[in-house]
Amino acid sequence: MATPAVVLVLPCAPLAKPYSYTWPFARPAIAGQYVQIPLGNRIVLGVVWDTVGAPPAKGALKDVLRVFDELPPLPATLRTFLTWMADYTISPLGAVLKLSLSVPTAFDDPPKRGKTLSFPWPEGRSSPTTLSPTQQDAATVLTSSLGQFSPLVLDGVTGAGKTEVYSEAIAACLAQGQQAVVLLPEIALSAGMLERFRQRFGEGVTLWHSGLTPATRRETWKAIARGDVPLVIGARSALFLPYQSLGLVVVDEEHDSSYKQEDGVHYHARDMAVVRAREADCPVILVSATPALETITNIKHGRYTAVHLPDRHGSAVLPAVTLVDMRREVLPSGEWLSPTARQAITATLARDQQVLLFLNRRGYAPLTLCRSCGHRFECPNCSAWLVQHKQKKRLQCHHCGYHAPPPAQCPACKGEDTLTPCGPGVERIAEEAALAFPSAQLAVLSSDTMESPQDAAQLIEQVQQKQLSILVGTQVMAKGHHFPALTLVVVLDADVGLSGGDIRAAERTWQLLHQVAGRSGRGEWKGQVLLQTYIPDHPVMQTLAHHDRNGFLKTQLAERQATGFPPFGRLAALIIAAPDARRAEQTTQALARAMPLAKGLEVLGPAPAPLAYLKGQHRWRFLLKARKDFPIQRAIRDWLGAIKPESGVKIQVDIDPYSFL
DNA sequence: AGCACGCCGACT
DNA sequence: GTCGGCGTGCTC
Repeated sequence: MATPAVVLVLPCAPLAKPYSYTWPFARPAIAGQYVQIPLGNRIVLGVVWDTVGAPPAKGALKDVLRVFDELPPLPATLRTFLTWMADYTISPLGAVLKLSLSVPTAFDDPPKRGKTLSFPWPEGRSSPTTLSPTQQDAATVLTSSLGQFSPLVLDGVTGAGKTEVYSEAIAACLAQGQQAVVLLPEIALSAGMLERFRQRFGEGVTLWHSGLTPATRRETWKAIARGDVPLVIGARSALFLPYQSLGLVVVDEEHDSSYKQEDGVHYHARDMAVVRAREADCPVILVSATPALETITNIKHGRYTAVHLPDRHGSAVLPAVTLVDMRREVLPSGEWLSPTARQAITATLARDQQVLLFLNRRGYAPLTLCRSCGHRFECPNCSAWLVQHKQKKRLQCHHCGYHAPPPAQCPACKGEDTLTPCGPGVERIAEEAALAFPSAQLAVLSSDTMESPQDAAQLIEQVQQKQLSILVGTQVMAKGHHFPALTLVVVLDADVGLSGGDIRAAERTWQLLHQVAGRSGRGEWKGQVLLQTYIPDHPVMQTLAHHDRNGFLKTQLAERQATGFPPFGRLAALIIAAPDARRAEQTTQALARAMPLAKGLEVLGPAPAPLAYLKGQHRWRFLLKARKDFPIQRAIRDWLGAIKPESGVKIQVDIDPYSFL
């Protein structure tokens, strides 16, 4: 009588490693099989990580309870990817597995009734639009890379037809019977993008994001795992789906910082996408008009292959970018539209064309204070000001969700009617524009007015139907949309974002302003962009005005190289957070005493984190800056192993931090 | 992440 | 004398 086999199962719980279980079934275990196992005193989902396990040092083995055989096993290429990622991000392997098994009800039985989703594979693969010769050349490079790992960068200005070009590669991938995934930043606003893919590839195109209903989510997940879904358009979480036969990964707007996941497992979806593709042995296409410095450097070093699309497609040409020197403009306090901008708006409206006033600040005013005693309204849970929202009639924290109605009297001096808004938000700009251009139809487009995809779609529709002439928008307006009649973009405060010690501030500002500038003049008329700035001589402003991307990249790369920051060095952050200020500080001090000393590594801090109090947590931060070849993960693991955090203190590790908050 | 175990404050 | 608060630690 043979003894029952012992297998290693990774539970879907934040555990560092798989556990051993006995395999009580006659048929042998297969790596990747989904199983049900007892863990503690509950029953959880797990994945067979290895068909050969070993008894633990103490305690008895438990039996695997059930095998879910109706789906093919979690592919080996995904398992190796998850293992790599746990190691890279210093996260428990089981927590990373959870990203893939994001559908807790997938294996519930009896299987719920409801519509069965069907995802037809598209037939034929001809392009609905005719590609230009340069587009065709680019498409050929992408298409001929299918079948093995190759990191490609599709680099082309806004309007050059990048989507059409990479769609050719998707079509070829699907024609070979393999699945493709397209990652987009902020999927909720990408209904238009989905429509374009549906037109070409039919009903086999599926959205994947956090807003799906549980039933749709479950059925979609299962269909993907079976290999039945040809094309997934999704947010960064779509990278972890258990594609049965992944043949292509596309990361659109690869420079976008919303690809950086900042809670739970910290990761950058663009970088993870490259590794995912490497493990799946398929191409990954990074798409952008303004590739990240990291990406540019990877091209320079031959790690990535660039595919250029130099022209704007059709008649559209690049907009003229003019710097408005705000030091020379005369405007009364409480107003932000310069006389130069007002003139341009008047002229544009007279031509029956549309205007975008861009300000990356939600609400009415970023700060409210008492005019008699100077009291500032601050969030009780964060070291941040409360933002005044007139539409919603409240003061709101943009970090934790706290909000309160504006009080009738100042809580400090009890003065009546003394609250004064300070500084502009989009609502306030809309107010100013409505006064200045009373006959214009005007709307605010921000995450507050576009909360649901339906709201967003409705507003976008109104813009396209030309029912609106002045749009006042935050960065949600910078992305993707195609408004042929929009010919003037005014950036109210082009300098915002350049202050603060963020090493990527200039890069992000350049990318954002370039992207928002690209909203202008996408139709038959030439576009115009006005950048209101107090620092017109700044390299960011100068290179934007001259469409000099290479000049900008040169200044930035030189600066990063001189300082040893990424992409020329590695960065990691340790955030120490606790509700109790004293305990947070004590743990920080313990870490400081155990600080690693090594050649090629520099530890900066500890210092209070940029938001020293956030969501009720007192926060400290260390920054680790290392040479490119330095094993930063090992140093951090050793460091954390050397101390014991005070009770209630959490230490978060962020490899390759982006936001410095 | 759950969930139980454990050690200190107000109750019938 | 118990009920229950949630800090701490484990899960093959």
